[in-house]
Amino acid sequence: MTKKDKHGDIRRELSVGEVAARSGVAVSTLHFYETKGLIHSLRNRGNQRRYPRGVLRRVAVIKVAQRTGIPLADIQAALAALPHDRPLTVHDWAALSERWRASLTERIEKLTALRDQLTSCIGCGCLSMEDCPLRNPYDTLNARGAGPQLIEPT
Amino acid sequence: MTKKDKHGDIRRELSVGEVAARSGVAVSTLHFYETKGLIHSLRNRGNQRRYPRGVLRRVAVIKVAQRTGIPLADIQAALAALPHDRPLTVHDWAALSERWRASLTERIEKLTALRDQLTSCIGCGCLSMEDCPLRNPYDTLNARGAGPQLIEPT
DNA sequence: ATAAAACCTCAACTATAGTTGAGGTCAATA
DNA sequence: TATTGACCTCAACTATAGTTGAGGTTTTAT
Repeated sequence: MTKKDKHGDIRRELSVGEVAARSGVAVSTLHFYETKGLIHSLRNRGNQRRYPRGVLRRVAVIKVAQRTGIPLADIQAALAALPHDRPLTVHDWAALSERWRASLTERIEKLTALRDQLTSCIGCGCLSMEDCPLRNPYDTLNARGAGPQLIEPT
Repeated sequence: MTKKDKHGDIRRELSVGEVAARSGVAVSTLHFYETKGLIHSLRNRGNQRRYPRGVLRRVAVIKVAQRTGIPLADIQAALAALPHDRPLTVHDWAALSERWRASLTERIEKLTALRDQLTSCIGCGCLSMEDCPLRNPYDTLNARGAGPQLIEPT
């Protein structure tokens, strides 16, 4: 027999509870990720989810991406661009993490610039919409007339 | 008369629309901030909000704090600790911004550490719960037994 | 004086990222 | 076999940070 029992090594299908235990993610979160298309499962005859072992890597990748501040929808899009339900390869991971590292770098740079401005404004405190770089980071005022002016259009 | 008309310089009370236009924040947001205790207003005989000019600085401070990633509830708490409805002084601002700068620095450091880990893991791709620093940033596994293990207890 | 613009409250809705619970089924163990 | 634990779906709820709209009032401008 090539298929061992529940506690054997070879079995490749995991239940949702096992994935939860091994990945550190709640069962409800795994359900949620599935509704969002971040992970996929098959069902056994009793309609219970059975995951290929590769789901563990997928969840790991999702969690790392989240730590870098990537929204789930973006993570989903990135994963969906890959052939889904072949397990993620090291090469996939390298490509994804390279992208996310770059966006993380960008975020770090923005926050660092903000901190520098904050540092230089601590003694000033003007916070003037027109003059203060903290309040008017893109120098957009006076380009338009009066009226509400969004500072962070993002 | 010491009180000039709507377009004069001396008037110190602002309507919600004026505050919106001058601060770059939507009227609905100002209402919302008021329900959260972040800003305060008086009412005229017609029940319309009238703001002291100091509200502009308050809103500016709120917006800067938000940019550094501070949640509104924390901003509220910080502002509430100050004598409220005397306008914020430069000294107030210095104390607040110093705190927020420190927390921003902390965030930057965490993100930088994450990026460094990401960089060193790009070529590896193990993402093992036990071995990978990305997956187990606090080295908490194996301290407990089996079972679900939250990676980011926050 | 009248019409338009600005204001009021309150409830409901948006988005993100899930969690909780009800009511019912399936699977592993004694 | 029976019971317990794990699983199922679906709806509702949490939190954060607001936005939108309905229905009605006040202020401003002509």
